[in-house]
Amino acid sequence: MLLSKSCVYGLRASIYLATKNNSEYIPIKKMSETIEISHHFLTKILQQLTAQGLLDSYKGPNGGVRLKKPASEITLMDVVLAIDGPDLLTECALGLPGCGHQNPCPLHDKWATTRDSIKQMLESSSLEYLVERGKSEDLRLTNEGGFEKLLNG
Amino acid sequence: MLLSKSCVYGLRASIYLATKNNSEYIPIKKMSETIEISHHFLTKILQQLTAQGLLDSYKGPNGGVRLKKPASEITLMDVVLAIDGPDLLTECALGLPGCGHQNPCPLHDKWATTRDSIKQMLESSSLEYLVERGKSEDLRLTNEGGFEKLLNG
DNA sequence: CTATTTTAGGACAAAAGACTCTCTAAAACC
DNA sequence: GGTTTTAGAGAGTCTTTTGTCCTAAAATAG
Repeated sequence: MLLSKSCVYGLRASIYLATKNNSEYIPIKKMSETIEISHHFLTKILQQLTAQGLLDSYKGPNGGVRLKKPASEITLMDVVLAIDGPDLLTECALGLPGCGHQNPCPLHDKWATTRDSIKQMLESSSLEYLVERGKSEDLRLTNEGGFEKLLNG
Repeated sequence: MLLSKSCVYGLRASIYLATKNNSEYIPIKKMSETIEISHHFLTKILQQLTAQGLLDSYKGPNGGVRLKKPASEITLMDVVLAIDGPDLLTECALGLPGCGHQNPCPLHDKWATTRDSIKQMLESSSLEYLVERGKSEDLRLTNEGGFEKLLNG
């Protein structure tokens, strides 16, 4: 798998938050039910995003989490780096330490091209873009049901 | 990580075998020492490749494994599919079941493009190509030492 | 037939990832 | 102050991946 499950959950949660008005905090419990991820596990993942400065959190009644920046300024790359770290974008495809321009493995050049393509995808996709696409084409973030589920839930 | 460790080990072993004359069997023990992978673990991985028809194996003295087809006819894709299976090339980037053209997630189109790039890299890289590149530019398959290590070892 | 070399196969151990549960701390409301 | 609602943090469990070890089976050589 390209991304860990934690990372995928973090992405789905971030997209969900991007559908919301950024002025109110969304309780993780409610969010976990809407996007169908275990409450406690999602809490742990979002703690990482909060620690990395992607989310604001607030305790107590009417508390929860929200995006710290506008959805247009957060990309998938930000979330992936916060959860899975940079390994995907730096490691050698054959797992060799120090593989690089000076000391490459046979796959190095081709892999560098592919990696750029992955990088490009992650950097060019803002949360805002994904929400716009989700809204206009009724895409989905859950096993069943379309995008309106997120907007209402 | 894009590929599992088992898969990466399988790739390195396959490239190593492609440097050899395909008429003789190479003992896994010797190979494991040259490419620096645990003997028993590598044995398990190569058993999968043998079971999938990519390798021939032979027991007893002067036994070992060898490529079943010419190195020009085996691609990285063959090895990846044999070990990691097709998930990388079929699964939704957000982990949603049944994500496809009819029922996509917001990331579906962009991910499809990236996935094609990965597919392209794996399918267009034959073992022969990698060995040629390795020989001509002294690339490496191990932590230390260049390609001649494989040719001699 | 016996000893040796090699793959095949299964049981087992260690580490990492995924997930659960419980308790604490902060904030709000009464 | 006491109760409720929420995130934070830690311990603990389950599963998958990674890796080790031991025995069996096949082939060869004497």
